[in-house]
Amino acid sequence: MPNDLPKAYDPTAIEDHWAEYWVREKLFTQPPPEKDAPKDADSFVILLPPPNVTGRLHMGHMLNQTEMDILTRWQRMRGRKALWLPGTDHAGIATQMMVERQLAEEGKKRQDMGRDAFVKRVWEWKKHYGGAILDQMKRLGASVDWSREYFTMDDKLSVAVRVAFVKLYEQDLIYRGAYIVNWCPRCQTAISDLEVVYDEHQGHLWEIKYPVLNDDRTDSDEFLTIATTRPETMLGDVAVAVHPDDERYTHLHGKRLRLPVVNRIIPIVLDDYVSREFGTGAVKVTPAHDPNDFAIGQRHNLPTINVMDETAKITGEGGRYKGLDRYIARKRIIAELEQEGLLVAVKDHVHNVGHCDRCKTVVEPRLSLQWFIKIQPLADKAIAAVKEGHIKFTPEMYEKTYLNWMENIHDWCISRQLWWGHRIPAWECSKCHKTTVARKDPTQCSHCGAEEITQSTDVLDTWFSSGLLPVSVFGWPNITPENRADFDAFYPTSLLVTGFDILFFWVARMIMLGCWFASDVPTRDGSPVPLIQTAPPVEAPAGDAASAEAPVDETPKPIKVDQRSLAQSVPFREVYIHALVRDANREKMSKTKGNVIDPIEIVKQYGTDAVRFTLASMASPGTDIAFNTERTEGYRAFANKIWNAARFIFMNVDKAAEAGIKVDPAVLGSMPKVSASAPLEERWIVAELQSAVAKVNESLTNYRYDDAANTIYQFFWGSFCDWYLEIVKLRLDFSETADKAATTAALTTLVSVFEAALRLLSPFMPFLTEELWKAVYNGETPAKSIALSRYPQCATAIDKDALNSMDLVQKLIVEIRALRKDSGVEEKALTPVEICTDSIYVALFVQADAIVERLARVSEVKHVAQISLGLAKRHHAAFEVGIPKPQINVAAERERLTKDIAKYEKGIAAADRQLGNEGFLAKAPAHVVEGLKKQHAETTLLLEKAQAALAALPPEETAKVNEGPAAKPAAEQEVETTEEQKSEAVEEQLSEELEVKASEPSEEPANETAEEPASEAASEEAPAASEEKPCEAECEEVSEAANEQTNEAAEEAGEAAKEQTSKTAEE
RNA sequence: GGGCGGUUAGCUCAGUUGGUUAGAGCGCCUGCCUUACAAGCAGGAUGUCCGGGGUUCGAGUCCCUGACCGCCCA
Repeated sequence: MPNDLPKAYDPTAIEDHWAEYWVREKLFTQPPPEKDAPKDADSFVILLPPPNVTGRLHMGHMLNQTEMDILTRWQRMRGRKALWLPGTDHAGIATQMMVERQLAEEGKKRQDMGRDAFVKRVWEWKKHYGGAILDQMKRLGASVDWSREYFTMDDKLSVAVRVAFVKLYEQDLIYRGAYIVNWCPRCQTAISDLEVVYDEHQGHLWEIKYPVLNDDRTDSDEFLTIATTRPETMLGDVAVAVHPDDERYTHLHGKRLRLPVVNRIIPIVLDDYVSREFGTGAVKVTPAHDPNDFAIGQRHNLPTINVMDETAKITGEGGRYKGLDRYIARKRIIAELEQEGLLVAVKDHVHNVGHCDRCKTVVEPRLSLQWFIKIQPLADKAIAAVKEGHIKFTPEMYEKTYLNWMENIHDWCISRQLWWGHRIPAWECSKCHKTTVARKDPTQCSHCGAEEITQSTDVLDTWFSSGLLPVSVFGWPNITPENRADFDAFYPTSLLVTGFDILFFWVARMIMLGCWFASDVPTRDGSPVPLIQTAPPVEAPAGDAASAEAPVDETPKPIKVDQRSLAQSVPFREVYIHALVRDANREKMSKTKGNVIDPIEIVKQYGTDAVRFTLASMASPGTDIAFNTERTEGYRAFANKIWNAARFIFMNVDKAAEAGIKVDPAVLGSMPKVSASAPLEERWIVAELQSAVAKVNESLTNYRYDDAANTIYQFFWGSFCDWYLEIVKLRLDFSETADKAATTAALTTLVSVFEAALRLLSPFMPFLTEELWKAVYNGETPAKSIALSRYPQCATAIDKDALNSMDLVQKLIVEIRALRKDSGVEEKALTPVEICTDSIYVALFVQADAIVERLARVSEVKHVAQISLGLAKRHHAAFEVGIPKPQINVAAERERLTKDIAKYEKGIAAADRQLGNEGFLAKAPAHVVEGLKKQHAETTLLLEKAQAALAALPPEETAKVNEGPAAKPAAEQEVETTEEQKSEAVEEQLSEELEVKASEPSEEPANETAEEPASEAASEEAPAASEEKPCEAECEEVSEAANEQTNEAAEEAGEAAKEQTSKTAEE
């Protein structure tokens, strides 16, 4: 193993190399399955939400990809056939805009060059600039199968789009009609409801008087006042509506009005839709420019007058306003009304204004001829798929959101007036004016045979093609016996990981289209028989007409063996939805705010692994991530910690090699094993590893990336580095005289635990672990990558005894360290300690003497029946520990103890309350009652110890090691010692005899200078403390014996202690 | 207007089906360059679990209610 690793971990030095290696070696390529190979239940298939070809990687992508990569690497290492499919989306509007902008710089317009040339130009653009985001993905180490990369305009996927359109058309689920759609005047295309984003906007509500006409069509004296937020649309008014029950207007029923500006005569219509409370209770009706008005118009047979063109300029219908922009027209119309005295009021009004998702232009509802999908039948299936549990959402609440949307769904406008995209396969006949929709470009009208047909200029909504991806990437619609291996092996996919922002755009559409089209694909022989009893949709299209007119006596059709159930039709079995990545202040990242964090920049700064780990550790389902680079700094430090642990290990492996000691490589690659007689820390670290492994596997199953990451962090840093590495230093003795077998065993456990921990961490930090894993094997790895090794699994029982025993030892060490600190023992100095413990633990602590000495900087451990008087003491339920005190801050100690006592008393009171409650005893489960009793006993013991310790404290005035100047007032009792005094104190302490007899406390300066009453109190209380001593009578003997025990005996005693602790644990 | 979330330490967040004395990271305070790591080590302080009511032997957790914040849809 190389021990020439640099001292500090430098991610940039290794990451590019491995990222490139993974791609070059095609490590994550999933070969095409064998024809007729059985469906592999163990496959794990995941589709990358295709980023736009125009896209650049942002933090949202990185979160998304990190989550997918962690799961995919994890599943792959667990032995599942993992396939992660990458690709990009042609992104109709976005890409077209990008190229148009480029053209504009050259002073060109797409209209000048014509459709074909423009599309060609977009393809060229795509070739040059498209897919940059996938290169960024490669750099981040995403373990995708690059051999299967797709683009939504690839031939294969375009065929799917075309067939899907034709099928839906044939099933009467696609229609063309003139409806109000959201129109973007800038993009000059219709957009779907979802592509409109609403912004609250401070606008106005104009109140305008429309003159009421007499029967002879002359103006009467009366006016009807309407309220509107878009006065320019009045050019297209065809009526004014009032509520039929609105008494204010009853007398006007049947009257006509003169539309100002235009002077058109329009009726007053009665409609329930009108809200009497809003505005004046009278609304102008403009069917061509408002969806609600459109509905009113339909109900009352009103004409539609389109007053705006595709750029939102006024059309010829607007008379003298023709050619004006909508907002200029608005101003002039208001001015005209004002002049005529018809403007009643202008009120401030806050309302939601729709903007184009792409270009933020205010959307204009506009009547136009578009293609729609009759969505209800598809939605019904998609609802059933989720309700019947074939698709599981995480977090669960998104199921509600999904169903709520799906149950209130509107028909989907799928046509776009763009040039870049999948062209709608529909041809208009100029002779019979009928439409021909065909799989292959027709040469003549399918209705009248005329050759004068022209293809629709519209393209399809981008989401139509991406909604088909789960079926189309695996070959649909060409699922032939020879050509279906992919589909059989990989459909349905296992999981979809995505953001909530495209839940409706994409997830919902995939479910609808996936369920709809996959159910047509026969399952192969031998696959499960379908569960549902409905007829195949091909035979009975669930369109309104079909279902409404279905004969009542229809007997259930026999189920075809090859019919696919809904469970097998879904595009994915699970959906994991992550939240938003925000900045450190929880603000949404946006270019205008300038708070966008570029993942690539941040990766350069901290390394990919650290950024990934940051995202993973914060990815708690359902919570937005406030990305904070401080956190990333912490995880870079974590990577460095592991790096240095590796350096330490490699250094020792090299030393061992010189001494002829080697680790058998055969022990690597699986879960480390230790014998029951192995030293405590070996049994313990393996048990800790097992616990961590179990927890990580469980957490990842539940998408708890945060729990998984934190578990590994705690294990690696907290258990492995802070404790185990420090302890193992005791065993790495390569001298001539050392026990070679013991050293070998220690080294073997060290290396094998480290190697397993690397595998555990690998999905989270693939680069670092790859580098170190290769180093562990010194280049002779059993696989090309750690990503192809096996993920640790916890199959055997966890050694609870080791965990409990080590926990006690750790507590002891922590108490000693705290004592040292409180007593002012210098960091470097060694101190003797006395330990007094229950007999059952003596053997354990004796066994741990060396560990205690090293980790707590102890010169000598003395096991005693009771802590000598005058020592600074700490207590724990299982032990007491004391050290000679060179100085003690009595005030601080008193405060600490008083606080402890209050805490214990509170705990005891709470427990008493519970235990004294018959209801609790009767109803609470036994383990809770037992646990509480045990806790009560322990707390009581701790309380007694603390009270005794408090009573034994010398009075504050006298609590000085050395004779100082006059005692300070109690308030300033902070003990101050000069450096000189400190070192004196240490010397004194070191030269002190360890055995301090209880009867000889005279060395304590406290007693020498104590005031009388306090002194008495102290000397009276001290024996009291020993009366209620926690240690058993035989403790001293045991401890005496223990000190002389041979190793063998110690082991026996250790077994006894183990038994005891295990019982405790079981309880 | 309809729907869905959230409020826990200075900050960012965990806290499983109600069950023992509510946790982590960062930050903060104190002391250490103890040779794997100062991107480090050790010790320490910190909570009205948003307010009110209820259910229960027992509520951060369940129910009702109020306040505030956020998201989605119309």
